[in-house]
Amino acid sequence: MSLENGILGYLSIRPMSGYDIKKLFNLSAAYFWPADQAQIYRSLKKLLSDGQIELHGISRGDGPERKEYAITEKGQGTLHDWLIHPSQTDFISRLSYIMQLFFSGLLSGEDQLRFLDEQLRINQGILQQLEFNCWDNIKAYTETAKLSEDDIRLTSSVWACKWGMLRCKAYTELLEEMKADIRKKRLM
Amino acid sequence: MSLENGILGYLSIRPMSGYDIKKLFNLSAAYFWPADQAQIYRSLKKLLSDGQIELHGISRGDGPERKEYAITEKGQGTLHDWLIHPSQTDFISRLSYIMQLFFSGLLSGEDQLRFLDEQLRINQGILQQLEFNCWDNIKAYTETAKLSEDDIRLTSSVWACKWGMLRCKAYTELLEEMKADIRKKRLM
DNA sequence: CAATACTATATGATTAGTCTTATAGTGGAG
DNA sequence: CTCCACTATAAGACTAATCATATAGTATTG
Repeated sequence: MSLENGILGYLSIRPMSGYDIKKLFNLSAAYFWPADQAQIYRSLKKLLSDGQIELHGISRGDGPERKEYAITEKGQGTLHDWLIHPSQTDFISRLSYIMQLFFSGLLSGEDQLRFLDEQLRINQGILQQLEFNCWDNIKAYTETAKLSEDDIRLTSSVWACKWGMLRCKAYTELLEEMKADIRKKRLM
Repeated sequence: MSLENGILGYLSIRPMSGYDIKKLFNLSAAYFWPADQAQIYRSLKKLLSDGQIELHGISRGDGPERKEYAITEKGQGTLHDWLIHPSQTDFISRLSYIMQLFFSGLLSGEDQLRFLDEQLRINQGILQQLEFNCWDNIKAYTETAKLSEDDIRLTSSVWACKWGMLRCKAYTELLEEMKADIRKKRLM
């Protein structure tokens, strides 16, 4: 359901094509929602037949055919409902890296330390991606979405990005604590 | 893939049935992996035909038929590989609550404040569940899995639970910051 | 002895997401 | 003029997950 709601979210900024939506997902939402291209087009079809969006126009300005979609009143309603009624189930998401952490005690001491280092490495990489690209991405997002930079709607995307970074930092701390704990236990 | 790996993880503690595995998921992994019962039985079938697990015995001690599965050498190998090679894709998970946060700027000031309060409320609820149940769950998990309480393999589950709580607390702080920011902007 | 709760496994229908491949046009580099 | 990159949409096959429902036994309670 969330992909469809995300699409409605982007379309409520301005009418756009499936291709635009895919680019925006990649630019600004990739770290919390990897959106599949095929899935986007399928969702657009579903939203269209549901009357949540409508065909705004088919253009062909030096390039291939382009279908622009616009959000309808009904779609605005759905989007609004989704935003003001966050549910408990929206909070429970599959975190396979925590599943790995959970079972990492099955490894030997050495292997577990190697595991923690590997998690640290990947986590640091993601943090760097977020730190170096976040603001650039938000700017690119602003341009692609044709928003003014101080547009009120931008601020939440910045906060979401900030959350990504905060979480990475907190996770680094936890992993370091775990490492220290294991080393301490080995000395006893 | 992670559900299968999780099942292998539980089975590497001791042989058990699909029903046991479902209970353990609910007890100790529900907040980072809601496992569907039907999916567990289907995964067991697949793991069996893959030779990752084997039928350890069918018992019927005052109750319905019970199929116990044990992990094979091959399964141990798969589990070990999964644990020592965490991948970048394991880190990217769909977070629909962040998608909502991302788009919450589309709401009016009042509605956005209401949205943030709702997120705070749900997040606090999850934190309480984790705080009040985590240790109890780990103990229940210990008993169900028939582990001694200071078993080395337990510690990772405690850390995973701790991570859940840390994340909730950090998210609460972020949401409060956002609220303060919105109120400040309204006064300007 | 009927209702309810718990243990235990399984299928069927459906939805969401992934991965691959196809098609078709434009523009630039070598 | 061919290869490559980019824009743009879409179908097909498959996997993972969800939701409902069926079946069957035991144990407890009223």
